[in-house]
Amino acid sequence: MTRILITSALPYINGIKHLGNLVGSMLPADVYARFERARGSEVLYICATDEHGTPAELAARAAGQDVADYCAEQHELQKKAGVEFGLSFDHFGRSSSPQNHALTQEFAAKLKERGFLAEVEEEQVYSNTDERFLPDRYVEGTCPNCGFEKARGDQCDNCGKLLDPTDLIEPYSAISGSKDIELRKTKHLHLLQSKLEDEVRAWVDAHPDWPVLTRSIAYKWLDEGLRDRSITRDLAWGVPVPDLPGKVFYVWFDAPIAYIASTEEKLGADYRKWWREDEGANDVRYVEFMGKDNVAFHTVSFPCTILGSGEPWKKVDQLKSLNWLTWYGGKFSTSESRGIFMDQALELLPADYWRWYLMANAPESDDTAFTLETFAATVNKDLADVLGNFVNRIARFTGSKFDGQVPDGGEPGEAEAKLEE
RNA sequence: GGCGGAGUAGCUCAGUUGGUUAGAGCAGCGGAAUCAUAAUCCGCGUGUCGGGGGUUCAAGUCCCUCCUCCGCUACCA
Repeated sequence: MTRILITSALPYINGIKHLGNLVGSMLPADVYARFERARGSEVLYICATDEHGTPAELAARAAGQDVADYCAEQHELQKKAGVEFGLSFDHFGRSSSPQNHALTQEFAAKLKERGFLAEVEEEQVYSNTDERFLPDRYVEGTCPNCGFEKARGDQCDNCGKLLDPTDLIEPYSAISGSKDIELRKTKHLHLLQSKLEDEVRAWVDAHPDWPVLTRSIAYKWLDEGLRDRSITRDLAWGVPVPDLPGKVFYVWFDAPIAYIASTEEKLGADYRKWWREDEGANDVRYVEFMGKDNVAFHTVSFPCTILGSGEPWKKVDQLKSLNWLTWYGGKFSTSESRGIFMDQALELLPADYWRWYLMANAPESDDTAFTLETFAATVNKDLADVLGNFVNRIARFTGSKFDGQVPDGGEPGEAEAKLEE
């Protein structure tokens, strides 16, 4: 029997996901999982909440909660929304699990042992008021290029120029608005991706069957040349970095590892039968689903971790990437509350209505418009009229002609034989 | 700016390696049936395939160029 391992991109912890997130990863993964189970494959469908990083800390602060409590609560909400939407996870785990802490540290240790990590001292913006280091985009100020007053430290939203926080005139913390900020030296671990570039490229080259979108994003990064990249952050919430007190691993370093760790949450030591090619996983076909924003991390960054470890971990066989859903000309947005969110959707109508429409109109080759008008028209026509009428007709007919008993099928005739072909 | 994706019917979208008269659903128009829901069933498509140029026996598909929309650009995730 074929074994199919399925993962969908981990939904970030800061709130219930919108329909755009759903249709890009979890829903198609669920449909594929159901399809494979129906045809008799042994399926393991794993997902989890992605809980680390600056936005989680800020969301917790905004909610007036301790970050661990906030994440625990949000995890339950997302899990509940997923179940109510009919998502048939075999396990819905957490990137903050003890299993993921251990595994993430194990990967880092392997990378270090093989010479792919380097300790680098760099300068970063520190906010005395907030008592924390600030990621580039959380530093705001006046753009030196166009004079826009709310330019972010990574890019000016007005003129589009790429910036460093130190370029900004009169910089301040986007979190508190405080101007009491300074540059401080801090040590970080860099993953030497440049050393792994050839190996990653060869691995991508070996998958000509991936969708155009997946391959083009992967090659875009490879062609620009992989750069060494910091995989640690000065945060309190996350997977602690051994030997560097007060630091945690970058959320994008630990999140993909959570696919594996979540399997361990579910199966204990048997997770290795699905994930280690030297322990029985070589017959597993691994399929990932994600929105296009996640592709680079799964085709380049995470493969650096996996390949760099030098160990026979199961790598993705097919990587299905999807575009965005748009909402009346704009995009769905969690931060701006634009669009419809999973919990709101279910308050309006049953899950199957949404599932049907979203999958029938999934954004496979391009961004796809979602409007309530076409949603209503499609549900009325396809489900209520066509399918509803079909069921109603059979039920009534059975009642009036066959005393309420569905008769035996009888022998297939010519028409049925045609169908078989 | 660089790189990538996209532009196909009134609307939303499909169109493997270039190959008959370019398709589907919805909407619209016409008709039928009564086992069925204000339902169902059948029929009806003349579209500069974004513009222009090129390669080819043959281009929606390949090449060049221009226009428009979207995404990414490595410390948001």
